[in-house]
Amino acid sequence: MEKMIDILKEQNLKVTPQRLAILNFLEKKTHPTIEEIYEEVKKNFPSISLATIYKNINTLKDHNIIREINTKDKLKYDINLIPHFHAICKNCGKIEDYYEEDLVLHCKEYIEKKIKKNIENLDITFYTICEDCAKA
Amino acid sequence: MEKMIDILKEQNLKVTPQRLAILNFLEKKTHPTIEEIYEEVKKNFPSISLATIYKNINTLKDHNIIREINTKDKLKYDINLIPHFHAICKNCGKIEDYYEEDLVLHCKEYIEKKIKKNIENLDITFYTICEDCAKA
DNA sequence: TTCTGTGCAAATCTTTTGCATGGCA
DNA sequence: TGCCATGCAAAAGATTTGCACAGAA
Repeated sequence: MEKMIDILKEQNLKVTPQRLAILNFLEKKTHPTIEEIYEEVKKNFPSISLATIYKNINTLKDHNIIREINTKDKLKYDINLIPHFHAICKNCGKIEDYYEEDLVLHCKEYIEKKIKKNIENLDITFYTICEDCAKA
Repeated sequence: MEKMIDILKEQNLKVTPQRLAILNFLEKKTHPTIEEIYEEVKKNFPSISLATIYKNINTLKDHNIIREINTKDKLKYDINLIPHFHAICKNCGKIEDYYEEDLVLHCKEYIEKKIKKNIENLDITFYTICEDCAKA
């Protein structure tokens, strides 16, 4: 909660209850769709409008606070505090985060060395079979 | 041209002139939007419908023949024959392909070793400054 | 001949916009 | 107080669907 406030203030964004609700939901539930965010936040802010969700998602995206994930199905959203990469299950579509920090760093440095440029917002996504589907 | 026919046949997809036109355009011009594909293909097939473009793009995507790239702006499309990764210019938005095959392979193997699973369709995308913008 | 693909129009879904009002700083 | 954010309704944009017909295998 406090953390989210600081993140917004750092970016000179106003701290509104709606904005905090979106961020807190994104911290709790990973990779929701716009519609899921809307449905959830509406529980605490029945008057919130879908337009407000869209406006906030765009603002947060522009400030690199959240990240958009393009699955074969829908666009989903993800809080962007710790570098990680995304494994999409090619069976059930679920997205899993991998927080092997050294791996993201390793790839980042490897790429930078190779192309001789600094890079930002490295996005690593791939398809695999998740644990649950592997068992079944 | 022949190559595209083979790719379609391999996937048991019908070889239609419209489909070939889309694929050939994707090979010529990298990363067009749906609208750009439509405008281009219409030059040779004035009667083609936007719905046909959408249906084909979805079919080709499902068969992993093409790949969708989510820029901060629009969805763009890319033919998926040779493994490569995408650098988006954070100034002008242009997408550049990097065909450093060993790099993609290196990252793929590194990830597979780390998470102890096979992965597919590895997507590596990041932001940087393109040559043109670096000069200006 | 069979079955997939095409083209059209309509329907649906998604996202953005304009504007008046509200509320953070 | 000054701006940025919100909420609403409407507009605009993007994508899908159903169906009749065409054309690839």
